[in-house]
Amino acid sequence: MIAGISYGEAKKTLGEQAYESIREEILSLRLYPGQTVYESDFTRMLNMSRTPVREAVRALAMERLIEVLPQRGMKIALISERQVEETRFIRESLEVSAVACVANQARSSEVKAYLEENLGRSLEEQRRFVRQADAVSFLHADDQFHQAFLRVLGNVTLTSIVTQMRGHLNRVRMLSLYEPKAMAQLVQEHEQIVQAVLAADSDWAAHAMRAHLGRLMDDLPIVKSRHPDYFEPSSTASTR
Amino acid sequence: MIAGISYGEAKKTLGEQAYESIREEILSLRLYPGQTVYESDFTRMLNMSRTPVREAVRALAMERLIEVLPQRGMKIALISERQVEETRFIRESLEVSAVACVANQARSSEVKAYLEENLGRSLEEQRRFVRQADAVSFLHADDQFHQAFLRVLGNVTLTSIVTQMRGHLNRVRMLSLYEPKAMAQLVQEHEQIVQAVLAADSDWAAHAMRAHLGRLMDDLPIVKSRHPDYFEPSSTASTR
DNA sequence: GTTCATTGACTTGTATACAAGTATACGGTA
DNA sequence: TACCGTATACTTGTATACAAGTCAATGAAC
Repeated sequence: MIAGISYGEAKKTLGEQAYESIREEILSLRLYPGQTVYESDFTRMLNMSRTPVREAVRALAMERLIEVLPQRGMKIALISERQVEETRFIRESLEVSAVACVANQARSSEVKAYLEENLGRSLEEQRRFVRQADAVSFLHADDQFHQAFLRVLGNVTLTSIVTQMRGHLNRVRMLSLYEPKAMAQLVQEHEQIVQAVLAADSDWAAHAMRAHLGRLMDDLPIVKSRHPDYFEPSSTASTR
Repeated sequence: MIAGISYGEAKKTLGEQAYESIREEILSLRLYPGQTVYESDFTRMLNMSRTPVREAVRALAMERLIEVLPQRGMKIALISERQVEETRFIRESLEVSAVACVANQARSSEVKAYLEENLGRSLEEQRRFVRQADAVSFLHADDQFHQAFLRVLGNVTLTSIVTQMRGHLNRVRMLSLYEPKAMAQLVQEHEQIVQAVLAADSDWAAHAMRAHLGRLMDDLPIVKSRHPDYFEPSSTASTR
């Protein structure tokens, strides 16, 4: 499964509302990995009937954020090292290609001006959150930064895939709770990517992005050792 | 009583069956792009109630193969040049990365033997369909060939994304109805990819795959001119 | 005490009933 | 004829009723 159903945020069906609410509960870890839940929990929580709740659940199951056990209930998906690495690999492949394309497009002064404006503002914001040592806001700003590139490409299918992939990665990142030093390192990498893109140097941009995303899950072992109960018992596998 | 043959068919819910049936109807063009359909058509066709049909429809809507018009019906998605190119770009990004990884893994003689066996057989099959000028079977064999690489990687998330992306591309390819010459050209490109992979030359493999997938939709303009009614009125856009 | 069939209280899967929005045919009015 | 409100026959969105699988407590048989 991929992609949202509609953009017009005007009239959202109950099903869409349910999807967004439940997904947010999962990604924020308020529903913890491994937790057993039932449709009835959500109908009570959201005050709607089973039909829209089920619709949301099916979508989240396709996204592998929920595991449905027929006739027995559902489990919030455990964080799987394998799933995380699969997802990271996909993000790396797509975003490296994307950033190279954007770098090429940055030869147009119009695109370049747009990028300079938007990415500059984003970097500023990131630095502010580093100074304030606000890890959660930083995480959000980081996501926005990456999304900004994809928006330039205008490939909505790609954007929605990456957004979905981020879901799996962000649960780990939420547990990471970066120190300011680590966040500063990330900002530095972002700055380099921006430099490369504005220089319209697609090779440099691709290389910088690959390095950046290659290190994305470096602290996964630490997170796992601190929250082993949130993780799937591992059988080491790597697609890297 | 003496039991009949026990088929190894896993227990599929009606919803899953509906999804697969309807998807196949769409990709085979038996439901033509732009056709108006209703849930009731599917309940009659599949002899099941609205609930599982709706589940399938929602999934296909997320995949953008069906467009749901609230209170008015549904339309089989028109082929969108933009969607096709977005999808092609994603396949190129992912499969280029994947084939490079596989080429690296082919240094292991075990993996190499597996690849030699499987890909060799697939190429043989492709050549047979070219000789027989059987374009539809060739299309299927082509898909199998590409899937074979992904299976080696073992990244199931990536595999399922590429499978989904193929859905959009294959409607165009189904209309292409290649001549033997064009098919032979594709086989030749496949052979080169195999050569590169078995030589464990990841750069070469990536380059060959990129060239191969870059030409994937070269005859889209011809197809469009022959079946303009299947296409969305274009507003030229490219992510390439 | 151990075993095992039974029962009942759960669950999700599926069918159906009801609510609400949309397009269209119709007929009165000018 | 042209216009326009209205009734109607559709559609999908949502709620609820029913079917069927799962699991654990129970208690009789040994």
